[in-house]
Amino acid sequence: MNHVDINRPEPLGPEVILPPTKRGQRTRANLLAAAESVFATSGYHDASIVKITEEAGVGLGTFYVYFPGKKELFDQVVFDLNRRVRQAMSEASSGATTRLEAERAGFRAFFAFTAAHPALYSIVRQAEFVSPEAMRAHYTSIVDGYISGLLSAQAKGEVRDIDPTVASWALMGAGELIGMRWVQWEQQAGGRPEGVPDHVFEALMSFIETALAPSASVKEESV
Amino acid sequence: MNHVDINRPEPLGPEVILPPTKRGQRTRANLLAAAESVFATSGYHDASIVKITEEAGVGLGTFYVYFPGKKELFDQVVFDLNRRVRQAMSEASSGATTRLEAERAGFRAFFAFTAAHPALYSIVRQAEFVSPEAMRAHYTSIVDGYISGLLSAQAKGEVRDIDPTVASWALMGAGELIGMRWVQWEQQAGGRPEGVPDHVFEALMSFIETALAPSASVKEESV
DNA sequence: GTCAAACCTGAATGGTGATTCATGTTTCGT
DNA sequence: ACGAAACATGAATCACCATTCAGGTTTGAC
Repeated sequence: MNHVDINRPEPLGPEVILPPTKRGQRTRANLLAAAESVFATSGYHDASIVKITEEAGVGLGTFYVYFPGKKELFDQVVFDLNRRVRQAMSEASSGATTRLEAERAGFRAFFAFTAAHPALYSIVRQAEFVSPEAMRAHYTSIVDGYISGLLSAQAKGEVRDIDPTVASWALMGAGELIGMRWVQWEQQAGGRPEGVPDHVFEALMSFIETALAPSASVKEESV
Repeated sequence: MNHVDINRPEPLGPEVILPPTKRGQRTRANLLAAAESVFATSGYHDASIVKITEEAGVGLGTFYVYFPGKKELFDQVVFDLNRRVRQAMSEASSGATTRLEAERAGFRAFFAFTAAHPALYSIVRQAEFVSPEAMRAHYTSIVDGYISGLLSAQAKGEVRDIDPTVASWALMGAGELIGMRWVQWEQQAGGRPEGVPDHVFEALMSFIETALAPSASVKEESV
């Protein structure tokens, strides 16, 4: 969620050969964007290749020029979303100087991304059966960034002595369900907020801060 | 997860008319059990009615004697799992006298249930598209129990002043991902533990305890 | 023992959708 | 301007499945 510090090589779909011509690249990108949208609204199984190609504005057969099959397309979509959400969090927290700042910025970026790309939740959850490898890679890559952030924060004495791996999974879980409840569900109910309500965000930050702070109360030293 | 204090009426599939005869009840129960297993291992879409009836040891047509269709069966399975996991947590934490005890017992029960019923995770996640109502009802009913537990703990001064709703969703999320990572994933990798490893459990408890404790350090007063 | 209600059954129906392929069109280096 | 590589296409193929139904079997109240 924050403490982002992406380093290791990309965890997924490496051998993507982009089409040689501009036209081909555009078509491929259109298919990918259409797939993200259709997978998110219809679900993997109701997302027929016909729907996707229609949304992309290309013929049915064209799909198979760019992807071996539906499953590979799905993997690619998960991979793309994963890369983008990590980049968003990483960018947001890169300017921060303290752990608290980084934490806030990272989570804000995560919720904003969630709001802008409702596909993230629905698609990752479906991956359980469609592509378990993709699902694990998604969660693992995010947690890895978090862990390394926590480690360096601990080295600086900004975080108390707690297993960083467990803490990272716990925090990611917290962010995930909060996002589901206040971003995804609210959106589906009609609204289109840019993130979670302020009081929820602040409560979550207070929760995290208290859980991680070294020992004496460091609460509320900012904002 | 804990602080369980279930009160309100059941949130889901209410009007279940049980078959009048013993034989019918047994058949229905067999179908339900088979469905849980097949949904969990194959996923909703690959879980054909044929597979389910075969696993249940009944003829294909028999299915439609007991359920209007596949979707209704799925709802029923979610409802059952939800009732059982809440009951397990509620029972486990009912004997506790302090919030900390209740917390530990509740989470332990949750992880144990997760270990014994891998279906819980996979089925609930699929509900996103198969039956969003069922999914929401599942999460909401668990969180509601948690919230009321937190509220009464706050009244007794055992929990600091934090929004109980936000805290509940955060904690449920933490438990969910920890369970996914250390129970579900480990199981799929071969092992069949009865819950999360001790050090993970303790780290999570320490995390939660610190996040919720009133103010002065209450850490590690037990165990 | 009788009979209606409750149960059970699996072949047939109807629909859907991923993937293939033979054929036409566009792009681009030379 | 030319030709080969890229790209585009949608009808046809093939497989899978939810659901229906018409007819048989079992149960249990009397």
